[in-house]
Amino acid sequence: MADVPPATAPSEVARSNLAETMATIRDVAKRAGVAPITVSRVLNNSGYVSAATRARVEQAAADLNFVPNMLAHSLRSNRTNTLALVVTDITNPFWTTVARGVEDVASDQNFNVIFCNTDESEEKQAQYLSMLLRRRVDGVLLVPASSAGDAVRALQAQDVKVVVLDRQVAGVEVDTVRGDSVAGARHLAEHLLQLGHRRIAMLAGPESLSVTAQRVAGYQEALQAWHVAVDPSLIRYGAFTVESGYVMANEVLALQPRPTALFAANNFIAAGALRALRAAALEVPEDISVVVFDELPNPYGDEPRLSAAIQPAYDLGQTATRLLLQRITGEAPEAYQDIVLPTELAVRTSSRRLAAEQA
Amino acid sequence: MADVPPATAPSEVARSNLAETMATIRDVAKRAGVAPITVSRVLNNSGYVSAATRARVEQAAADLNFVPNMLAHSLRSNRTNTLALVVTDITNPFWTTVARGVEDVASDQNFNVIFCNTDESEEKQAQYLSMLLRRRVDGVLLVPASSAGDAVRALQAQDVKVVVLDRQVAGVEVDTVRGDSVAGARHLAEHLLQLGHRRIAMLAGPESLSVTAQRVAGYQEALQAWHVAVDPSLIRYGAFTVESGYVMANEVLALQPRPTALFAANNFIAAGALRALRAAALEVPEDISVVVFDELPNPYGDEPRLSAAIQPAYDLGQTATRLLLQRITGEAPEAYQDIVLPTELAVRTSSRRLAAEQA
DNA sequence: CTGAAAGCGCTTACAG
DNA sequence: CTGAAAGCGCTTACAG
Repeated sequence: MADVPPATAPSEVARSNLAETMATIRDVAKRAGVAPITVSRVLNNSGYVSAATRARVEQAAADLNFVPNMLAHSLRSNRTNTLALVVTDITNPFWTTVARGVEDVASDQNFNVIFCNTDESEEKQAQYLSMLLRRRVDGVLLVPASSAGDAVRALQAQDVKVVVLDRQVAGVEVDTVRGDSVAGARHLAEHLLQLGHRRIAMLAGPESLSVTAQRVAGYQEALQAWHVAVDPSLIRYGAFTVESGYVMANEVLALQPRPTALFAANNFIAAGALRALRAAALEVPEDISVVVFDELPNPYGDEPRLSAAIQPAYDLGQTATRLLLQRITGEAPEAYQDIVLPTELAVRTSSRRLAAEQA
Repeated sequence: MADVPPATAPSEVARSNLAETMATIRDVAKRAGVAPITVSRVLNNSGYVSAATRARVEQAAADLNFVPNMLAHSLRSNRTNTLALVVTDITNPFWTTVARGVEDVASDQNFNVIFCNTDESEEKQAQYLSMLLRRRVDGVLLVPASSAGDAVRALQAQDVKVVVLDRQVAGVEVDTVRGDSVAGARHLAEHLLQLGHRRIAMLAGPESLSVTAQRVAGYQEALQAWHVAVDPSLIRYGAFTVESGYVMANEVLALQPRPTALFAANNFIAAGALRALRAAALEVPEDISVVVFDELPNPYGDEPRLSAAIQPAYDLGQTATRLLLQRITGEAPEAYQDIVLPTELAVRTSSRRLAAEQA
């Protein structure tokens, strides 16, 4: 160890600020008096290395301020330690929470996460996926913009592991992690029925999505169980956006007789519906009730709070990522999984409602 | 074109599902009857290529379902087209909105974004940055966990471009994009002073951060302009978390005389403070006023809404990313920038407050 | 406008 | 336990 050649001190290296000076595995090998492959073994903890050699290599790497080049590693080893999270809009707090669950599990296993917003556009989705293929990401967590399986198949064809989040796609074998939309919707509708509502408008999402179909199905199941006829004019399809919620709410408010309750199929739809109700000077819950699938966080604790079917967003992100990582490392069960997480019915009675009930 | 050798049809390639079958630039070159470098030129739109050659190469690439390997590209060209966004917690809607601004600008320029949550931990931050160096990301948007410049310097030393978001760091030349904390805080405090408040408690963030110092400074400036003595016991330092807001609020509520208004230095602190007020059965704004720097979205439009100093989060993300991309491509002005975006004072008078004032 | 050669910085696959 | 050789799939730097 005494005959190690003199080298630039680490601080000088750091100060030099030139990409050309960046040490490579070969420089480390030279300084430690070993072959590059030995350095590789030390850094990756792969294969046998004697303790003495390991120490010498680690010292040399530290001396040279060595930063391994992961691109070269990935190119050779066919592993990028990179995942992608493709959601509709990270700005929706539901997806934000999912994203946090994903990132926590991924970074714990030395994976990084690229995030992408499709805004429910198949074109944007296709562009992102093509980019991700070029990057050779190891896996993709996909909230598909359509229920067509092409996107999933395109990834699988290039040996990219996929877990579909939240929604189901048709005609492809693939792992899926999602909330229980049917039961969640049924519970919400039952809650309204128990409160005495019989004209419940369903403000649904895009008709083509599995979650939409399932939430509508849960709503219909509840009505049928209570022997309430399903009125098709009370079911509206649109988008999972504030604007669409506003439009759909106005449509059903124009019906005669007016519905006594609104079922918003997601949080943004609920926000739009509430805006429409304010514009119509209708009070919640005195004039009309509102329930929501998912929720918008109400961090200031203000009223009125809507009863909601809450999906475990953080858990969903974590569970999906664990499964994806298992697929990548080959530790997952052979059969594709369809993991359905239960929703929680949060019944909220505002003080205004309490006051109204006491009157 | 008639003498092009027969090749596997694209659908067969897609079906084969084996990484080994993935076409390379060499396969495309062979099929198009050109050299690999020519394929490279076509795909990257670099250098001269005749229209006929270009067409042949594009046809061959399509036939083979060719997906360029970006790892190889990056290894050779020293460009990864990858940015990283290092924030404290993507779950805070302020950072979520920033993130969306970042991603929109980045994807528009064919960059992808890796996101990282430090939870204000310097250790986590160091781990992420070391990972990002190994990945050779082109640039990092950093919300520094401390005001020490080491992290920034470590990145710059490896030729990674950096834009510091929201906060300032000491002792390093670096681009910064942030909201105007001093003016924003001054406006909020002035608003309270105009309403007649004289005992205004400041629930501040971590004492070591520039934003904390600046928001406290703005608060003090306003008091001095109104000739109100600054009472140090009314200024509390903590963390930008709900828990800390709760603790700090309880501390100042125990003071005699009690403050008549609370200034929350960020949205999560406000949420915690409101929780403390509810626990103490204090009504906002009848019993005590609350203002907040940044805000938590109030998507359902519920009351009471807090007056807030709102930073343009989406714009901040976009502006920082544009600057970062300019640095990477060498289009940015030579001098480091310190871009300060104005905050907007949103004065909110709840109907309850209106009623209280009319009474 | 096009190409042959070399190399980016690692790891794989052998060999001893 | 360690290493020499080859190669991952591109682009750089020349050359013509």
